[in-house]
Amino acid sequence: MPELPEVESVRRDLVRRRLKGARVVRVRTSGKPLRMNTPVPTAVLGKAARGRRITGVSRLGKYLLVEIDGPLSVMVHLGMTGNLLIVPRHRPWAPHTHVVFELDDGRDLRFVDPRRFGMVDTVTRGREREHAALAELGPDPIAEGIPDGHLWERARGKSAKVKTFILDQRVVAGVGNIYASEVLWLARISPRRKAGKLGAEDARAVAVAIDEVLRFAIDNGGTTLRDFVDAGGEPGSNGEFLLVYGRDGTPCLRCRTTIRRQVDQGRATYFCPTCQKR
DNA sequence: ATCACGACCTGGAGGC
DNA sequence: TGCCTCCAGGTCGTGA
Repeated sequence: MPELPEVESVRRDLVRRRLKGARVVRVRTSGKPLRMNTPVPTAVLGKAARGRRITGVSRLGKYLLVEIDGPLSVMVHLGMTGNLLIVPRHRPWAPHTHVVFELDDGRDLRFVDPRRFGMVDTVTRGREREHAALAELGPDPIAEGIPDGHLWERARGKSAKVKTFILDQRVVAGVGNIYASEVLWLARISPRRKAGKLGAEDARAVAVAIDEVLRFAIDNGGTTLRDFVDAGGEPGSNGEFLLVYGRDGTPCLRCRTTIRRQVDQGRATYFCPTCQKR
C-alpha cells in the first residue's frame, strides 16, 4: 500500500489530528519481530519517547519521522501492510498491533502490520542520514524535488529496465510498484526500455511524470488497494483514478489499445504496448 | 559493481 | 464448508 503518496497522506492526517503537542506516557510492543526478523527496540523507543512531547511529523521517501523534544526521532516504515493509527486508548488492540505509543490525551498512536514487513526504529534528529535505512535514499520528489538532469545522470550505463530503475530508492525516494506503472504510462515510456538508453528528454519526461503522478495521488489521499488507511482509518480515493495500474484487458485511456500486464522481477507491470513507445 | 531472483509473512480472493 | 493456489503497496541477501 504505502508508497510516497500514502505515507504523505498518513503524515498529513497525523498532523491534522493534532499528534503534535501530545506527550508520550508509555511505549508498548507485541514482542514480535518486524522486517528482516529484526526485534522492535522497545527499550530504546521508550527512552526516546517516554515523558516527551511530539513536536512534528516529517517524511523522507517512504519513511515517516515522528519528531520528539529530545535528541531522537521515531522512524516508521509501513512495509506492505503497515498502518499508523490514532485511536482511543480504550479500544482493544487490533490483531497484529506491534507498537503502541500511549499519549497523555487518552489516545494511542498504534503501528499495526499483519505481514511485518515494516520497521520502527529511532534516528538522531539532524543526523537522519546516518541511519543505514536513510543513508542512501535519493532525493524526495515532493519534499525536495528531482534536480534537473538527475535521472539522466543516474541512468547512464545502466542495463536494468527503466521500471526497475525508478523503483530504486537510491535513485528517487518514494516511487513504488503502482506509481512506477503510472509514471511510465504518463511519460509514454515503455517499461521494457533499458534505463541507460533513456535520452535526456525521456529522463526529463519521467521526472515530470513522477512529480505529477505523486502529487495527484496525494491530493486524493493515496491509493487503497486493500489495506491502506490514514491515521483515522480512512482509505484513499486515488484507486478510482489510476491510469493504467490494474487495468490489464481494458482499453488504454489514450489510444484504446488493450492494456497488457507483464511481470518484471516478480512484480506486475501494466502498460500500453502502443502508446508507450519511447 | 550490477542485476535478477527468491525469501520474508499474512490474509483475501477465486477455483474446485 | 473447506482446501488449494495465486496474488499483494517493500526491501534485503544471495549468487551469477
